[in-house]
Amino acid sequence: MKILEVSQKCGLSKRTIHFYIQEGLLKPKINSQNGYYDFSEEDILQLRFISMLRDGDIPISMIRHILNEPSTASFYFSNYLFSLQQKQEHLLKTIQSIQYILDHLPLHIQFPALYEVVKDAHIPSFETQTELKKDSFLVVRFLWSRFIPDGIQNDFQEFLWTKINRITNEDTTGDVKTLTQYLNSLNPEQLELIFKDNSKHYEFTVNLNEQGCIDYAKELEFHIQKNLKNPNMISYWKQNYHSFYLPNLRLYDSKVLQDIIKQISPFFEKYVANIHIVCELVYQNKELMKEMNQQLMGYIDLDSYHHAAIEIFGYLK
Amino acid sequence: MKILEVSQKCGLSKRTIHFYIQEGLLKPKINSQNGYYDFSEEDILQLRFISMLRDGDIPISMIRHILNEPSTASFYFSNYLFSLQQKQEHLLKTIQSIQYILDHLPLHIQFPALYEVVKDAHIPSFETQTELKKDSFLVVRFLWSRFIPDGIQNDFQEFLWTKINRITNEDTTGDVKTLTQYLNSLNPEQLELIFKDNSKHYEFTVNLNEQGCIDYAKELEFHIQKNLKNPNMISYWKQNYHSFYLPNLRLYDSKVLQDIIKQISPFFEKYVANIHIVCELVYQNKELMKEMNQQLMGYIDLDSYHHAAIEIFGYLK
DNA sequence: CGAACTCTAACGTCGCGTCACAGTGC
DNA sequence: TGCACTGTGACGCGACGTTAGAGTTC
Repeated sequence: MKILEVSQKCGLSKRTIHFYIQEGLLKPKINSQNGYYDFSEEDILQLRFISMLRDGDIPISMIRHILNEPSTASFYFSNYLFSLQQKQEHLLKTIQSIQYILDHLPLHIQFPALYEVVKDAHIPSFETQTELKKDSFLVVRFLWSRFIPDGIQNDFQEFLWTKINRITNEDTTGDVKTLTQYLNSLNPEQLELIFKDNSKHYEFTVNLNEQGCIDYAKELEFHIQKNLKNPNMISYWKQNYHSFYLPNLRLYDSKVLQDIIKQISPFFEKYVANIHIVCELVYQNKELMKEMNQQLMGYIDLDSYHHAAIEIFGYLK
Repeated sequence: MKILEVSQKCGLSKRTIHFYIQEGLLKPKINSQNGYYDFSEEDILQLRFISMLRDGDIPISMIRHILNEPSTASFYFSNYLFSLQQKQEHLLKTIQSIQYILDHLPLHIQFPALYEVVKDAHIPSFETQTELKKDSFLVVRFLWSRFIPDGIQNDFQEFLWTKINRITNEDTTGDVKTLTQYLNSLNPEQLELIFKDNSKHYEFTVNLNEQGCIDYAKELEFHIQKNLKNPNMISYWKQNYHSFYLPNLRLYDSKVLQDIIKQISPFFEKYVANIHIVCELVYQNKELMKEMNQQLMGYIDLDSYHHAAIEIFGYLK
C-alpha cells in the first residue's frame, strides 16, 4: 500500500507519516525497486494507534516508549494523567482570571489601569508539582501482575485483585511511596529494562525443574562471588537498596498479600517454592554468606529476607 | 538599574528579559558608555505586566499588540478566553479518556488489546472551532465606548451600560454577528488601526465648532471626489460595505440605543449634531451626491443613512 | 508526454534555556 | 589581576507545515 492511501485511511498528512517513520514510530517495508514505502495492514493499525494517542497530545517520545515496551504503558498513562490534571487545574484558574480581567476592563483601556486589573486578576503561574500521587496503582501492577500471566479471568479474581489494591493502598510502612518514587526517578531506558526483566525473570524461575534449580543455584553462587568483587556492583546495590530492593522485598514478604496472590495465581506457589529451593541451596555456602554479610553490611538482611535477597543480588548484571 | 537587579525584582531570568527586549516588548534606555541597558521603574512595571500575562500563557505577539494599542486588549482577551474554554473542554474529555484507559488496561499489556482499549477510550481530537461567540461584548465596546471617554462613573451609567449590552445581545438583524465576524477577520495591524481611528475620529468631530464643521465639510467634499476617482477606494468600500459599514451604520442608527447613549454620554448629542451639520453641508452638493449614487450603486443608501455614510466615505484614506 | 505521485532535505514555528565569546566593572 | 557582570549570537527543543528538488508511475 502506498502512502497516499494510508494517509487517507488514517486521516494523517503524508508529512506526518514521514515524520513518524523518521522518528522510529513506524517501520514499513521499503520497495527496493523504487525506494517507496510499502505499508501493511499492521502499519495502518499502528498509525491509527499513534494518531489516537496524539489526539490526546501524548508526546512522540512517550508513544515510542509504549510501542517499544507496552508493559510500561500503565506507568506512562498514569503519569500523563497526573500532568493533565495539573494542567486542568491551572487552566481553570487562568480562565477565571481572564474572565475577571474582561469583567473589570475599563471602557478606555490605558496602561496603568490595565496593569492593575491584570494584577488583581491573579493569573496563576504554572509550576509543575512533583508531588507524588499516593495512588498504589502502579506499584501493585509492578509487583504482582507478572504472577497473573493470563490476566483477570473471573469475578473472584477481580474481587481479590481489588482487595490487593486496597490493602496496598493502605500501606503504612512507606514502602509503596518509596517504590513509586523510585520508579518515577528512572529514565525510560531503565524503566523499560526493569519492566521487561520483571516478566522474563518470572517466566524463567517459575519454569525451573529440580535440576534447573540446582543449576541456577550454582550460577547464582558464581555471580554473587563475581559481583562481590566488583565495587561498581556493590555500590549499585547499596545505592538502590533502601529505595528499591528493601521495600520490594518487604512488600513481597507480606503474608496477607501472598495469601491473596496464591488464590489468584496458579503459578505463584511454584514461583515461591522454586526461589526458596534455589536460595536455600546457595545459603548452604556459609563462607559466601559471611562475605555477603560483610561486604553489604547494613545493606542486606539475610535472616529476614535472605531468600529473595540472595537471588536478586546474584541476578544483578 | 542593571539587568541583574531587574531580573530579581521581576522573577524573570536575564535571558527572558533579553528576549523580551529583542522581541520589542520592552525598550529600555541604553548607556552609551558601555552599551549596557539602563532600566527604569516603568520598565519594571512593564516587565511585571508581561510576566503576569505570560503566566496565563498569553503569546508574546498578543502581548505586543496589547502594549502597542491597549484599546485592543478587550478584543484579544475575549478571543483568548474563548480559546482557553475550548482547550478546557478538550482537556476534560481527554482526562476522562486516559482515565478510561487506565481503568481498562489489561494486566499484561500487549499490542492488539492495548489498541482496543485506546480505541474505546475515544480520545477526542482537537479541532479549533471557529464558531463565533454570540456574545456582543466586543461589538458593544467597539461601537459605543468612545462616547464615554471618562468611563462608567456611577450606578446610573452602569445601569444604562448593562441595558445597552442586553439590547445589543438580543439583536435579531444579524448585524452584531456580522460585525463580530468582521473584526475577527482583521489582522492585528488593521485591528490596531481601526481601534485607534475610532477614538481619534470621535475626538476630532466632537470638538468641531461652527467654522470647523464648514471646513471639515469642504475637506470631505474634496476627499469624496478624489476617492470616487480611485478604483481602489471604490472596490475597498464595496468589499467592506456589507460586512462592516452597513451593519455599523444600522446599529448606530438604532433609536433605542441612541437614546440610552445620550443619557450616559455628555458628548454624544454634540457628536451627532456635528456629524449632522457636516453631512448636510456636503449633501447640498447634488452633483457629487449623484455621482456617489452612481459609482456606489447598491453599496450606499444616501436616503436612509446618508449622514454617516457621506462622512465615512470621505474619511477613507 | 505530462500529471500526479514518491522520496529526502531544509527551513520556519514559539519561548525561552543553555552554552560560548568578547568586552566591562569593581 | 581576577571574578562577576554585561552584551550578542547561535543551537536546541517538539511536531509537524511548507516549500523545493529530484526521481517514479500511470
